[in-house]
Amino acid sequence: MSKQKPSIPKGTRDFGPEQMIRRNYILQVIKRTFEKFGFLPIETPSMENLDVLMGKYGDEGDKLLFKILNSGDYMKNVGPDDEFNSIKILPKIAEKGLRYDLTVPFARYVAMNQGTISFPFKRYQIQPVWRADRPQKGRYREFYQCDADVVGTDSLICEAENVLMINEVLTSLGFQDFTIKINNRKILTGITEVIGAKGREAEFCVAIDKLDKIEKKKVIDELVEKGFGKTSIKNIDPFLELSGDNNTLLNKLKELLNDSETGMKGIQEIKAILGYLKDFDYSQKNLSIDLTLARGLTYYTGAIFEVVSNDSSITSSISGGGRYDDLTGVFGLEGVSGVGFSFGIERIYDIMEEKNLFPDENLTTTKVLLANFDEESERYSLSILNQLRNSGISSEIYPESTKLKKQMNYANRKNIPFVLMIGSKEIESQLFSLKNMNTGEQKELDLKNIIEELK
RNA sequence: GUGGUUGUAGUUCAGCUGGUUAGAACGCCUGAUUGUGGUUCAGGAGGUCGCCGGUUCGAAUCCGGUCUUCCACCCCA
Repeated sequence: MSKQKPSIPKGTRDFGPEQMIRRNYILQVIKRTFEKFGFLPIETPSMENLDVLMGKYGDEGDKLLFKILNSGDYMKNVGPDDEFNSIKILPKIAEKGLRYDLTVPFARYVAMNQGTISFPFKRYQIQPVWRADRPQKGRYREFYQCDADVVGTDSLICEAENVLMINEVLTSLGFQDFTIKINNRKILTGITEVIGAKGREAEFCVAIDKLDKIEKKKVIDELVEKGFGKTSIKNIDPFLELSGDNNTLLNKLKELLNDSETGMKGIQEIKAILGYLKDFDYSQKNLSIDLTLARGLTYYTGAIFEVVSNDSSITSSISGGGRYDDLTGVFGLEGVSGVGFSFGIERIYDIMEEKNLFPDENLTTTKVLLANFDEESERYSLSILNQLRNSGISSEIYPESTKLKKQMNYANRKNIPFVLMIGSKEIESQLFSLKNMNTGEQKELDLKNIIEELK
Protein backbone atom coordinates (compact mmCIF):
# COMPACT_ATOMS: atom_id res chain seq x y z
CA MET A 1 0.00 0.00 0.00
CA SER A 2 1.43 3.34 -0.98
CA LYS A 3 1.56 6.06 1.66
CA GLN A 4 -0.85 8.90 1.19
CA LYS A 5 -0.54 12.45 2.31
CA PRO A 6 -3.38 13.19 4.70
CA SER A 7 -5.59 16.12 3.80
CA ILE A 8 -9.01 17.59 4.51
CA PRO A 9 -11.54 18.91 2.01
CA LYS A 10 -11.22 22.43 0.73
CA GLY A 11 -12.72 25.03 3.03
CA THR A 12 -12.88 22.77 6.11
CA ARG A 13 -10.77 22.95 9.25
CA ASP A 14 -9.54 20.91 12.19
CA PHE A 15 -9.85 22.50 15.60
CA GLY A 16 -7.11 21.73 18.11
CA PRO A 17 -7.66 21.60 21.88
CA GLU A 18 -6.75 25.23 22.51
CA GLN A 19 -9.07 26.38 19.73
CA MET A 20 -11.90 24.19 20.99
CA ILE A 21 -11.59 25.53 24.51
CA ARG A 22 -11.89 29.04 23.11
CA ARG A 23 -14.77 28.19 20.80
CA ASN A 24 -16.59 26.51 23.65
CA TYR A 25 -16.07 29.57 25.77
CA ILE A 26 -17.79 31.73 23.15
CA LEU A 27 -20.61 29.23 22.68
CA GLN A 28 -21.18 28.93 26.40
CA VAL A 29 -21.65 32.69 26.72
CA ILE A 30 -24.08 32.66 23.81
CA LYS A 31 -26.08 29.70 25.16
CA ARG A 32 -26.26 31.16 28.64
CA THR A 33 -27.66 34.40 27.22
CA PHE A 34 -30.18 32.68 24.97
CA GLU A 35 -31.42 30.59 27.86
CA LYS A 36 -31.63 33.58 30.14
CA PHE A 37 -34.08 35.10 27.67
CA GLY A 38 -36.21 31.96 27.54
CA PHE A 39 -34.91 30.27 24.40
CA LEU A 40 -34.56 26.49 24.34
CA PRO A 41 -32.20 24.41 22.21
CA ILE A 42 -33.14 22.19 19.31
CA GLU A 43 -31.10 20.27 16.76
CA THR A 44 -32.01 19.13 13.28
CA PRO A 45 -30.24 16.57 11.07
CA SER A 46 -27.16 17.52 9.07
CA MET A 47 -28.94 16.35 5.96
CA GLU A 48 -32.37 17.30 4.73
CA ASN A 49 -34.36 16.01 1.81
CA LEU A 50 -33.37 18.01 -1.22
CA ASP A 51 -36.92 19.20 -1.90
CA VAL A 52 -36.84 20.93 1.50
CA LEU A 53 -33.69 22.81 0.56
CA MET A 54 -33.97 23.42 -3.17
CA GLY A 55 -35.46 26.71 -4.31
CA LYS A 56 -35.21 28.38 -0.92
CA TYR A 57 -31.97 30.27 -1.53
CA GLY A 58 -32.34 31.28 -5.17
CA ASP A 59 -30.61 29.74 -8.17
CA GLU A 60 -27.26 30.68 -6.72
CA GLY A 61 -28.08 28.87 -3.50
CA ASP A 62 -29.13 25.70 -5.28
CA LYS A 63 -25.70 25.55 -6.85
CA LEU A 64 -24.02 25.99 -3.49
CA LEU A 65 -25.89 23.10 -1.87
CA PHE A 66 -23.89 19.97 -1.18
CA LYS A 67 -25.86 17.06 -2.59
CA ILE A 68 -25.56 13.53 -1.24
CA LEU A 69 -25.46 10.61 -3.65
CA ASN A 70 -28.13 7.99 -3.07
CA SER A 71 -26.97 4.79 -1.42
CA GLY A 72 -26.37 1.67 -3.44
CA ASP A 73 -26.35 1.79 -7.22
CA TYR A 74 -27.19 5.47 -7.52
CA MET A 75 -27.04 5.34 -11.33
CA LYS A 76 -29.75 2.74 -11.68
CA ASN A 77 -32.51 5.20 -12.59
CA VAL A 78 -30.44 7.16 -15.06
CA GLY A 79 -31.22 6.30 -18.66
CA PRO A 80 -30.36 7.42 -22.20
CA ASP A 81 -33.13 10.06 -22.02
CA ASP A 82 -31.10 11.96 -19.50
CA GLU A 83 -28.41 12.78 -22.05
CA PHE A 84 -25.67 13.65 -19.57
CA ASN A 85 -27.81 16.63 -18.54
CA SER A 86 -27.00 17.33 -14.90
CA ILE A 87 -30.32 19.02 -14.19
CA LYS A 88 -32.23 15.96 -15.39
CA ILE A 89 -29.91 13.52 -13.68
CA LEU A 90 -29.66 15.22 -10.29
CA PRO A 91 -33.07 14.23 -8.87
CA LYS A 92 -32.43 10.64 -9.93
CA ILE A 93 -29.10 10.25 -8.18
CA ALA A 94 -29.50 12.44 -5.10
CA GLU A 95 -32.47 12.92 -2.83
CA LYS A 96 -30.65 14.40 0.17
CA GLY A 97 -28.40 17.40 0.76
CA LEU A 98 -26.43 18.99 3.59
CA ARG A 99 -28.20 21.90 5.25
CA TYR A 100 -27.24 25.34 3.97
CA ASP A 101 -28.42 27.32 6.96
CA LEU A 102 -30.46 26.75 10.12
CA THR A 103 -33.44 28.88 9.20
CA VAL A 104 -35.01 26.67 6.54
CA PRO A 105 -34.60 23.48 8.60
CA PHE A 106 -36.18 25.38 11.49
CA ALA A 107 -39.14 26.40 9.34
CA ARG A 108 -39.49 22.76 8.29
CA TYR A 109 -39.33 21.70 11.93
CA VAL A 110 -42.04 24.16 12.95
CA ALA A 111 -44.31 23.11 10.10
CA MET A 112 -43.79 19.41 10.84
CA ASN A 113 -44.31 19.75 14.56
CA GLN A 114 -47.03 22.38 14.62
CA GLY A 115 -49.27 20.03 16.54
CA THR A 116 -46.93 19.74 19.49
CA ILE A 117 -45.36 23.19 19.54
CA SER A 118 -47.01 25.87 21.63
CA PHE A 119 -46.65 29.36 20.22
CA PRO A 120 -44.88 31.69 20.60
CA PHE A 121 -42.03 29.24 20.14
CA LYS A 122 -38.55 30.37 21.13
CA ARG A 123 -35.67 28.17 20.08
CA TYR A 124 -31.97 28.47 19.61
CA GLN A 125 -29.82 26.22 17.47
CA ILE A 126 -26.05 25.96 17.20
CA GLN A 127 -24.88 23.61 14.48
CA PRO A 128 -22.59 23.50 11.46
CA VAL A 129 -23.89 24.32 8.00
CA TRP A 130 -22.28 23.63 4.63
CA ARG A 131 -21.93 25.66 1.46
CA ALA A 132 -20.06 24.65 -1.69
CA ASP A 133 -18.75 28.19 -1.93
CA ARG A 134 -15.25 29.11 -2.91
CA PRO A 135 -13.44 29.69 0.37
CA GLN A 136 -11.73 32.99 1.17
CA LYS A 137 -11.01 35.20 4.13
CA GLY A 138 -13.38 34.34 6.97
CA ARG A 139 -15.44 32.12 4.69
CA TYR A 140 -15.49 28.37 4.84
CA ARG A 141 -17.38 25.47 3.34
CA GLU A 142 -18.24 24.20 6.78
CA PHE A 143 -19.01 26.69 9.54
CA TYR A 144 -21.20 27.12 12.58
CA GLN A 145 -24.28 29.25 12.88
CA CYS A 146 -25.83 30.24 16.21
CA ASP A 147 -29.44 31.16 15.60
CA ALA A 148 -32.13 32.29 17.99
CA ASP A 149 -35.66 32.77 16.65
CA VAL A 150 -39.09 33.31 18.05
CA VAL A 151 -42.03 32.39 15.84
CA GLY A 152 -45.74 32.79 16.28
CA THR A 153 -45.92 36.37 17.48
CA ASP A 154 -45.50 39.74 15.84
CA SER A 155 -44.76 41.54 19.10
CA LEU A 156 -41.96 44.04 18.72
CA ILE A 157 -40.76 43.16 22.21
CA CYS A 158 -38.93 40.32 20.44
CA GLU A 159 -36.98 42.76 18.31
CA ALA A 160 -36.06 44.78 21.38
CA GLU A 161 -34.94 41.63 23.15
CA ASN A 162 -32.76 40.68 20.19
CA VAL A 163 -30.90 43.93 20.69
CA LEU A 164 -30.54 43.19 24.40
CA MET A 165 -29.17 39.70 23.74
CA ILE A 166 -26.69 40.90 21.14
CA ASN A 167 -25.49 43.55 23.53
CA GLU A 168 -25.22 41.13 26.43
CA VAL A 169 -23.27 38.48 24.50
CA LEU A 170 -20.77 40.89 22.99
CA THR A 171 -20.28 42.79 26.22
CA SER A 172 -19.74 39.54 28.17
CA LEU A 173 -17.12 38.49 25.64
CA GLY A 174 -15.26 41.75 26.17
CA PHE A 175 -16.25 43.68 23.04
CA GLN A 176 -16.12 47.38 23.74
CA ASP A 177 -16.76 49.26 20.55
CA PHE A 178 -19.47 47.81 18.34
CA THR A 179 -22.54 49.17 16.60
CA ILE A 180 -25.91 47.49 16.35
CA LYS A 181 -27.40 48.78 13.14
CA ILE A 182 -31.11 48.62 12.70
CA ASN A 183 -33.40 49.30 9.78
CA ASN A 184 -36.78 48.15 8.54
CA ARG A 185 -37.72 46.53 5.27
CA LYS A 186 -40.95 48.48 5.19
CA ILE A 187 -38.94 51.70 5.13
CA LEU A 188 -36.96 50.39 2.18
CA THR A 189 -40.20 49.40 0.48
CA GLY A 190 -41.51 52.88 1.24
CA ILE A 191 -38.46 54.44 -0.37
CA THR A 192 -38.94 52.44 -3.57
CA GLU A 193 -42.57 53.56 -3.64
CA VAL A 194 -41.75 57.22 -3.10
CA ILE A 195 -39.01 57.30 -5.72
CA GLY A 196 -41.28 55.69 -8.27
CA ALA A 197 -39.73 52.24 -8.39
CA LYS A 198 -42.47 50.27 -6.71
CA GLY A 199 -41.99 46.52 -6.72
CA ARG A 200 -38.26 46.69 -7.39
CA GLU A 201 -37.43 46.40 -3.77
CA ALA A 202 -35.27 43.28 -4.04
CA GLU A 203 -32.86 44.79 -6.56
CA PHE A 204 -32.86 48.03 -4.64
CA CYS A 205 -31.88 46.26 -1.43
CA VAL A 206 -29.05 44.26 -2.96
CA ALA A 207 -27.52 47.44 -4.38
CA ILE A 208 -28.12 49.73 -1.42
CA ASP A 209 -26.67 47.19 1.00
CA LYS A 210 -23.26 47.71 -0.55
CA LEU A 211 -23.10 51.37 0.42
CA ASP A 212 -20.91 50.78 3.43
CA LYS A 213 -18.39 48.92 1.30
CA ILE A 214 -18.25 50.75 -2.02
CA GLU A 215 -18.76 54.37 -2.91
CA LYS A 216 -22.13 55.89 -3.66
CA LYS A 217 -21.37 56.44 -7.33
CA LYS A 218 -20.86 52.75 -7.99
CA VAL A 219 -24.09 51.86 -6.24
CA ILE A 220 -25.89 54.40 -8.42
CA ASP A 221 -24.22 52.85 -11.47
CA GLU A 222 -25.49 49.46 -10.44
CA LEU A 223 -29.02 50.80 -10.04
CA VAL A 224 -28.86 52.47 -13.45
CA GLU A 225 -27.62 49.24 -14.95
CA LYS A 226 -30.56 47.42 -13.41
CA GLY A 227 -32.87 49.87 -15.17
CA PHE A 228 -33.82 52.34 -12.47
CA GLY A 229 -35.00 55.57 -14.16
CA LYS A 230 -33.33 58.96 -13.92
CA THR A 231 -35.99 60.50 -11.74
CA SER A 232 -35.87 57.53 -9.39
CA ILE A 233 -32.13 57.90 -9.01
CA LYS A 234 -32.48 61.60 -8.36
CA ASN A 235 -35.16 60.98 -5.75
CA ILE A 236 -32.96 58.52 -3.87
CA ASP A 237 -30.45 61.18 -3.03
CA PRO A 238 -32.31 62.91 -0.16
CA PHE A 239 -32.52 59.54 1.60
CA LEU A 240 -28.83 58.88 1.26
CA GLU A 241 -28.00 62.33 2.59
CA LEU A 242 -30.03 61.93 5.78
CA SER A 243 -28.00 62.25 8.94
CA GLY A 244 -28.32 62.97 12.62
CA ASP A 245 -29.14 60.95 15.70
CA ASN A 246 -31.84 58.32 15.68
CA ASN A 247 -34.69 60.65 16.57
CA THR A 248 -33.91 63.43 14.12
CA LEU A 249 -33.36 60.80 11.46
CA LEU A 250 -36.80 59.34 12.07
CA ASN A 251 -38.43 62.77 11.99
CA LYS A 252 -36.82 63.72 8.70
CA LEU A 253 -37.70 60.33 7.29
CA LYS A 254 -41.30 60.84 8.29
CA GLU A 255 -41.57 63.88 6.02
CA LEU A 256 -39.96 62.10 3.09
CA LEU A 257 -42.09 58.97 3.39
CA ASN A 258 -45.36 60.73 4.10
CA ASP A 259 -46.97 59.34 0.95
CA SER A 260 -46.09 55.73 1.61
CA GLU A 261 -48.33 53.86 4.01
CA THR A 262 -45.86 50.98 4.22
CA GLY A 263 -42.96 53.30 4.84
CA MET A 264 -44.80 55.04 7.67
CA LYS A 265 -45.53 51.68 9.22
CA GLY A 266 -41.83 50.89 9.17
CA ILE A 267 -41.05 54.11 10.98
CA GLN A 268 -43.67 53.33 13.60
CA GLU A 269 -42.14 49.90 14.14
CA ILE A 270 -38.68 51.28 14.72
CA LYS A 271 -40.11 53.86 17.11
CA ALA A 272 -41.91 51.15 19.02
CA ILE A 273 -38.72 49.09 19.29
CA LEU A 274 -36.79 52.10 20.58
CA GLY A 275 -39.60 52.71 23.05
CA TYR A 276 -39.40 49.17 24.41
CA LEU A 277 -35.64 49.46 24.70
CA LYS A 278 -36.13 52.60 26.74
CA ASP A 279 -38.45 50.71 29.08
CA PHE A 280 -35.73 48.07 29.40
CA ASP A 281 -33.37 50.86 30.53
CA TYR A 282 -31.15 50.13 27.58
CA SER A 283 -28.79 53.02 26.92
CA GLN A 284 -29.04 52.81 23.09
CA LYS A 285 -25.60 54.36 22.77
CA ASN A 286 -24.42 51.69 20.36
CA LEU A 287 -27.70 51.43 18.48
CA SER A 288 -27.84 53.21 15.17
CA ILE A 289 -30.53 53.48 12.53
CA ASP A 290 -28.91 52.86 9.18
CA LEU A 291 -30.98 53.31 6.04
CA THR A 292 -28.36 51.63 3.90
CA LEU A 293 -28.72 48.41 5.84
CA ALA A 294 -30.73 46.08 3.65
CA ARG A 295 -29.40 42.49 3.90
CA GLY A 296 -29.79 40.55 0.71
CA LEU A 297 -32.12 37.93 2.10
CA THR A 298 -35.48 38.31 0.49
CA TYR A 299 -37.59 36.80 3.24
CA TYR A 300 -37.17 39.70 5.67
CA THR A 301 -40.28 41.86 5.93
CA GLY A 302 -39.84 44.04 9.03
CA ALA A 303 -36.94 44.96 11.25
CA ILE A 304 -33.42 44.07 10.14
CA PHE A 305 -30.29 44.08 12.26
CA GLU A 306 -26.62 43.88 11.70
CA VAL A 307 -23.70 44.27 14.08
CA VAL A 308 -20.19 45.42 13.30
CA SER A 309 -17.13 45.71 15.46
CA ASN A 310 -15.59 49.18 15.15
CA ASP A 311 -12.16 48.65 16.63
CA SER A 312 -10.84 45.64 14.76
CA SER A 313 -9.50 44.85 11.31
CA ILE A 314 -12.54 42.69 10.56
CA THR A 315 -15.21 44.99 9.24
CA SER A 316 -17.83 42.49 8.11
CA SER A 317 -20.82 41.77 10.29
CA ILE A 318 -20.58 39.56 13.36
CA SER A 319 -24.29 39.20 13.90
CA GLY A 320 -27.42 39.84 11.94
CA GLY A 321 -31.08 39.05 11.66
CA GLY A 322 -34.56 40.34 11.13
CA ARG A 323 -38.26 39.70 11.01
CA TYR A 324 -39.94 37.50 8.43
CA ASP A 325 -43.68 37.20 8.07
CA ASP A 326 -44.10 33.97 6.22
CA LEU A 327 -41.21 31.58 6.51
CA THR A 328 -43.26 28.42 7.03
CA GLY A 329 -45.73 29.16 4.25
CA VAL A 330 -43.91 26.99 1.71
CA PHE A 331 -44.28 24.09 4.11
CA GLY A 332 -48.01 24.59 4.41
CA LEU A 333 -48.17 26.58 7.64
CA GLU A 334 -49.44 30.07 6.84
CA GLY A 335 -49.42 33.26 8.86
CA VAL A 336 -46.63 32.47 11.29
CA SER A 337 -44.51 35.56 11.85
CA GLY A 338 -41.08 35.27 13.33
CA VAL A 339 -37.97 37.20 14.17
CA GLY A 340 -34.50 35.83 14.58
CA PHE A 341 -30.83 36.55 14.48
CA SER A 342 -27.56 34.77 14.31
CA PHE A 343 -23.98 35.14 15.56
CA GLY A 344 -21.06 34.52 13.24
CA ILE A 345 -18.78 32.78 15.67
CA GLU A 346 -15.86 32.36 13.26
CA ARG A 347 -15.56 36.12 12.98
CA ILE A 348 -16.18 36.69 16.66
CA TYR A 349 -13.33 34.26 17.31
CA ASP A 350 -10.98 36.07 14.96
CA ILE A 351 -11.73 39.45 16.48
CA MET A 352 -11.28 38.15 20.02
CA GLU A 353 -7.96 36.65 19.05
CA GLU A 354 -6.84 39.88 17.44
CA LYS A 355 -7.84 41.92 20.48
CA ASN A 356 -6.65 39.36 23.03
CA LEU A 357 -10.03 38.96 24.66
CA PHE A 358 -9.72 35.30 25.65
CA PRO A 359 -9.15 34.72 29.37
CA ASP A 360 -5.90 32.92 30.18
CA GLU A 361 -7.24 30.35 32.58
CA ASN A 362 -9.05 28.71 29.71
CA LEU A 363 -5.83 27.39 28.31
CA THR A 364 -5.37 24.48 30.67
CA THR A 365 -7.70 22.09 32.40
CA THR A 366 -5.45 19.69 34.34
CA LYS A 367 -4.46 21.09 37.72
CA VAL A 368 -1.98 18.45 38.81
CA LEU A 369 0.04 15.68 37.18
CA LEU A 370 1.02 12.63 39.21
CA ALA A 371 4.51 11.48 38.31
CA ASN A 372 4.95 7.79 37.62
CA PHE A 373 8.18 6.30 39.03
CA ASP A 374 7.70 2.54 38.97
CA GLU A 375 5.08 -0.14 39.38
CA GLU A 376 4.67 0.38 43.12
CA SER A 377 4.38 4.15 42.72
CA GLU A 378 1.91 3.73 39.90
CA ARG A 379 -0.44 1.45 41.83
CA TYR A 380 -0.27 3.58 44.94
CA SER A 381 -0.87 6.78 42.94
CA LEU A 382 -4.09 5.54 41.40
CA SER A 383 -5.84 5.62 44.74
CA ILE A 384 -4.49 9.13 45.39
CA LEU A 385 -5.61 10.17 41.92
CA ASN A 386 -9.08 8.90 42.65
CA GLN A 387 -9.26 10.89 45.88
CA LEU A 388 -8.09 14.06 44.12
CA ARG A 389 -10.75 13.65 41.48
CA ASN A 390 -13.40 12.96 44.08
CA SER A 391 -12.45 16.30 45.60
CA GLY A 392 -13.16 17.95 42.28
CA ILE A 393 -9.54 18.50 41.25
CA SER A 394 -8.73 17.92 37.57
CA SER A 395 -5.82 15.55 37.68
CA GLU A 396 -4.03 12.94 35.64
CA ILE A 397 -1.26 10.41 36.07
CA TYR A 398 1.51 10.03 33.53
CA PRO A 399 0.37 6.74 32.04
CA GLU A 400 3.74 4.97 31.96
CA SER A 401 6.75 4.99 34.20
CA THR A 402 9.54 6.69 32.35
CA LYS A 403 12.20 9.27 33.02
CA LEU A 404 11.04 12.03 35.32
CA LYS A 405 12.49 14.52 32.92
CA LYS A 406 10.09 13.44 30.25
CA GLN A 407 7.14 13.63 32.64
CA MET A 408 8.09 17.10 33.84
CA ASN A 409 8.41 18.16 30.27
CA TYR A 410 4.92 16.88 29.56
CA ALA A 411 3.52 18.90 32.46
CA ASN A 412 5.41 21.93 31.33
CA ARG A 413 4.17 21.81 27.77
CA LYS A 414 0.63 21.10 28.80
CA ASN A 415 0.78 24.05 31.16
CA ILE A 416 -0.10 21.92 34.18
CA PRO A 417 0.62 24.07 37.24
CA PHE A 418 1.49 21.30 39.74
CA VAL A 419 3.32 17.98 39.70
CA LEU A 420 2.82 15.53 42.53
CA MET A 421 5.65 13.08 43.16
CA ILE A 422 4.90 9.81 44.88
CA GLY A 423 7.92 7.52 44.96
CA SER A 424 9.06 4.95 47.51
CA LYS A 425 10.31 7.70 49.83
CA GLU A 426 6.94 9.40 49.86
CA ILE A 427 4.93 6.22 50.23
CA GLU A 428 6.89 5.40 53.34
CA SER A 429 6.57 8.83 54.94
CA GLN A 430 3.05 9.54 53.69
CA LEU A 431 4.28 13.02 52.80
CA PHE A 432 4.14 13.67 49.06
CA SER A 433 6.23 16.15 47.12
CA LEU A 434 4.12 18.80 45.46
CA LYS A 435 5.98 20.93 42.99
CA ASN A 436 4.71 24.28 41.80
CA MET A 437 5.73 24.49 38.16
CA ASN A 438 5.59 28.26 38.01
CA THR A 439 7.80 29.04 41.00
CA GLY A 440 9.79 25.80 41.06
CA GLU A 441 9.03 25.57 44.77
CA GLN A 442 8.48 22.09 46.21
CA LYS A 443 6.68 21.14 49.42
CA GLU A 444 6.25 17.91 51.37
CA LEU A 445 2.61 17.61 52.35
CA ASP A 446 0.09 14.99 53.38
CA LEU A 447 -2.87 14.27 51.16
CA LYS A 448 -5.28 16.42 53.12
CA ASN A 449 -3.08 19.48 52.80
CA ILE A 450 -2.44 18.77 49.14
CA ILE A 451 -6.15 18.79 48.45
CA GLU A 452 -6.45 22.06 50.37
CA GLU A 453 -3.59 23.55 48.38
CA LEU A 454 -5.04 22.56 45.01
CA LYS A 455 -8.65 23.49 45.60
C1' G B 1 -19.02 30.39 -11.52
C1' U B 2 -14.94 34.55 -13.11
C1' G B 3 -9.89 36.65 -12.32
C1' G B 4 -5.33 36.43 -9.74
C1' U B 5 -2.04 33.89 -6.18
C1' U B 6 0.49 29.93 -3.40
C1' G B 7 2.71 24.94 -2.75
C1' U B 8 10.33 22.90 -0.62
C1' A B 9 11.63 18.99 6.69
C1' G B 10 6.46 18.73 11.95
C1' U B 11 6.17 24.56 11.44
C1' U B 12 7.84 29.35 9.24
C1' C B 13 10.64 30.13 5.20
C1' A B 14 15.75 30.45 1.97
C1' G B 15 17.34 28.05 -2.52
C1' C B 16 20.21 33.58 -8.14
C1' U B 17 19.86 33.22 -15.26
C1' G B 18 18.30 24.96 -14.99
C1' G B 19 24.35 22.11 -13.02
C1' U B 20 27.50 17.39 -7.81
C1' U B 21 25.14 15.25 -1.73
C1' A B 22 18.31 20.67 -1.42
C1' G B 23 19.61 24.57 3.40
C1' A B 24 18.36 27.78 7.95
C1' A B 25 15.56 28.87 12.22
C1' C B 26 12.16 26.93 15.46
C1' G B 27 10.13 22.26 16.94
C1' C B 28 11.19 16.92 17.79
C1' C B 29 14.54 12.81 19.71
C1' U B 30 19.18 11.45 22.57
C1' G B 31 22.96 12.74 26.02
C1' A B 32 25.51 16.22 29.75
C1' U B 33 21.44 15.43 34.57
C1' U B 34 19.63 6.67 35.88
C1' G B 35 13.94 11.28 41.46
C1' U B 36 13.01 17.24 38.80
C1' G B 37 10.58 20.82 33.50
C1' G B 38 10.93 25.81 31.44
C1' U B 39 17.76 28.15 30.47
C1' U B 40 22.49 26.33 28.39
C1' C B 41 25.79 22.94 25.70
C1' A B 42 26.87 18.54 22.45
C1' G B 43 24.88 15.19 19.03
C1' G B 44 20.84 12.98 15.97
C1' A B 45 16.45 11.85 13.12
C1' G B 46 13.09 14.12 9.42
C1' G B 47 12.21 16.04 2.39
C1' U B 48 9.50 10.83 -3.95
C1' C B 49 10.78 19.77 -3.62
C1' G B 50 1.84 19.16 -4.01
C1' C B 51 0.62 15.46 -8.00
C1' C B 52 0.86 13.95 -13.37
C1' G B 53 3.03 14.79 -17.89
C1' G B 54 6.48 17.61 -21.23
C1' U B 55 11.26 20.31 -22.71
C1' U B 56 16.55 19.07 -21.60
C1' C B 57 22.68 15.52 -21.34
C1' G B 58 20.63 17.32 -16.65
C1' A B 59 14.47 20.22 -13.52
C1' A B 60 12.86 22.26 -6.74
C1' U B 61 14.11 25.86 -10.78
C1' C B 62 11.36 26.24 -17.59
C1' C B 63 6.31 24.72 -20.02
C1' G B 64 1.22 22.35 -19.78
C1' G B 65 -2.51 20.08 -16.91
C1' U B 66 -4.52 18.94 -12.18
C1' C B 67 -5.20 19.50 -6.95
C1' U B 68 -4.37 22.74 -2.83
C1' U B 69 -3.70 27.72 -0.27
C1' C B 70 -4.77 32.64 0.02
C1' C B 71 -7.13 37.05 -2.21
C1' A B 72 -10.81 39.87 -5.15
C1' C B 73 -15.68 39.58 -7.75
C1' C B 74 -20.73 37.26 -7.54
C1' C B 75 -23.02 35.95 -3.19
C1' C B 76 -22.86 35.42 1.83
C1' A B 77 -21.87 33.95 8.05
